[in-house]
Amino acid sequence: MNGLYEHKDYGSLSDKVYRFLRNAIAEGRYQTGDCLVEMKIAEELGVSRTPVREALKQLELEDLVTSHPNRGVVVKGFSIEDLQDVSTIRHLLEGQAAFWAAQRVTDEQLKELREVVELMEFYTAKNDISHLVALDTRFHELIYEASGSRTIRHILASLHHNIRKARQSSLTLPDRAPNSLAEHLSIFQAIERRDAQAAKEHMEAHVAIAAGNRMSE
Amino acid sequence: MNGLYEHKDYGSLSDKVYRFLRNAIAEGRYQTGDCLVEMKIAEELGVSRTPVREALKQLELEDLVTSHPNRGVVVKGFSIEDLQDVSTIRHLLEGQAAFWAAQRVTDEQLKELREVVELMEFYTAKNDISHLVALDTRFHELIYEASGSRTIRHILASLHHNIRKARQSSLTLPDRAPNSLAEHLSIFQAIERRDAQAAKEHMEAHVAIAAGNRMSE
DNA sequence: ACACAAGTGTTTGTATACAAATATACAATG
DNA sequence: CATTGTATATTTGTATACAAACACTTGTGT
Repeated sequence: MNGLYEHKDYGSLSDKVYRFLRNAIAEGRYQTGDCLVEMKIAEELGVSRTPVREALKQLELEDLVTSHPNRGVVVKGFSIEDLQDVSTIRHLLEGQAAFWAAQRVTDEQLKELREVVELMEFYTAKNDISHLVALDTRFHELIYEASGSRTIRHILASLHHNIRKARQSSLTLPDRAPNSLAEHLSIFQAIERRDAQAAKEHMEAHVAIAAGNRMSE
Repeated sequence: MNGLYEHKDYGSLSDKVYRFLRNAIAEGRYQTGDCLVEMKIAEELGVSRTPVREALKQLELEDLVTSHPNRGVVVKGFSIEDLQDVSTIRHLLEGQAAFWAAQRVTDEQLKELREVVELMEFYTAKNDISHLVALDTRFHELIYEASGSRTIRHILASLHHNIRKARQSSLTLPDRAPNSLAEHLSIFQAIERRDAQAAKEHMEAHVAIAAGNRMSE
């Protein structure tokens, strides 16, 4: 079901530590500036330092922590400005992804997209937000994939967690869901008729609405 | 001198292994599909598996290799399409970076930019390509920094190696250097007078010219 | 009292040892 | 002959041990 983002086996200890730390930072349990000591985390989770180091490395490459050589890693966290910047970057990249998707989508991918949109209609009628969030994610992932660009997939995947948060808070706004559905439908139809420019514009509008817009154009 | 991209202490073994592997992939010594075995690399470089694992992790997060859990990592490499996609993405992101830089640049950063441009004039007159490549990199780094967006800095840093390659091959084209200098000057002047829209447009033109353009607009 | 150096403790960086998972070769069985 | 099960070898995942780097305290000399 969830084709993308299963970076690796979710049973591995490294990944458990990684997810633990990511959540802890997201929930504010570790604050900006806090020093993350490998040994303490290892003891807290009952594992050795090795998987902790791997998790920290991953967090570093995702820019959630900074590593000072021989001196440990400190939490970076995200400011409001950072989150706004991310939504602007999403605007740019998701628009381009939709553009490429319209040019490069396969019939198989088109079929999958259609199914997702139909499911969205179903759950919107039932006002089932949690299913809609999952479908929303799936919809966008399919477009990344259809874009055929490894790089854009990779970048958007690394922004995934921020994006997911934005999606959730957006869809829970009153009456947002029906409009969101209409926007998804427009994007899908533009891709279906291979209209790259329209796909891009609909996607940009969709992303801009979903996040409090603050663009350069 | 090189403020950005010094991810960590360049004396650490992890980083030596990382740079070795990155070069080996770039130079085609490891081909797409090749299986990278930790022990072999460790022996080849005379280190233990630990720094090799860290290096592989970094390569994985930079999307140069894929890791199959319990089965090792294989080289991904880059296709022509990938490289073209990267230049399109650069177009989008560097334009946005210049836009933000014009809005947020500090006097100190402006001074540094001016110095770089002046040095560029000097070395362009002497037709010293290698110094120009370094200054080109520095110029763009300063703009990423001035953009004040951690995320855009982070993404462009992860594309850094691809970008560097593009820059080098671009500047070695005959008579490219003087034009490149004029473009840099335009970008700098737009930022200096805090004209965000102009900065963005000049930067987009610059990136588009430097790479064989193939944009959506 | 203050500056500075040696020593101590903590923490990271690296090496190595061991366990778990997977691939491979080969034999047994239908 | 194909298939399946098992033993073996290779390789990754994890734990632990040790070395190097750094922060901090303490003691000494001026």
